[in-house]
Amino acid sequence: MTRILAETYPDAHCELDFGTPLELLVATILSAQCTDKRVNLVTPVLFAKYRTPADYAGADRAELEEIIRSTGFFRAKTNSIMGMAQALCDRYGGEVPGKLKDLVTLPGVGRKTANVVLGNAFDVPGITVDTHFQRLTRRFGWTTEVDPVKIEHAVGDLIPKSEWTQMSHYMIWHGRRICHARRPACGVCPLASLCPAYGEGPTDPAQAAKLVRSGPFS
DNA sequence: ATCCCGAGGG
DNA sequence: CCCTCTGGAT
Repeated sequence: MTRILAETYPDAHCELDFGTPLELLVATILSAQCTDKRVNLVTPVLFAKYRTPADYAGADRAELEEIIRSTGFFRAKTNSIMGMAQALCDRYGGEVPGKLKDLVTLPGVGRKTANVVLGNAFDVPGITVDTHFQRLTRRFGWTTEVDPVKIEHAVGDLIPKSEWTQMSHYMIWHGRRICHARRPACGVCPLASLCPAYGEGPTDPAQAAKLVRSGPFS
């Protein structure tokens, strides 16, 4: 299955726009329950105005909220960003730490966000167990665990560490395009013959093709 | 109506 | 374990 995913999505990558670890950290916090496309619409304005953790920590709350408003959960995300930035100033000398243990201590930064930053800004292998990854591992029969941390460890044992980050991208891309939460496009899925969950969505190719999401998200 | 690369709190 | 936070796209 890994090989087919790699062949299907040869250029799978993080779709959030960023230039620095701090920018990726902020973009990933904004990406909760929001499309990457929407995040990429607000971050150019955001990154131009706030360049350092001190900038975010000292931001005018209402002003920051207004910029990120369209990404949803804007009050909670503002709290997370400002709290995270304050913690970077207080405890990490204004730098984004490159270790999971440190990242998850930051307000608003959970394990999933931390692994995104590690894998894509620090080249430290990380398995990103988001909603897609969770759903696909279950359908693929890779693990019966439901707890994200247990899934992370189970899959980590199945796959070489050097492939963790790229595997996460394959799963997320496949989840977004074909293996949807509701009505997965089984009829056009390249993994159909290998998938224990084949049939959970329409198996008719013509019907399945209508469900495929591609363009507007990539 | 349902979903989008979640995290924190009860 | 559950709930809440939130707007936009389809």
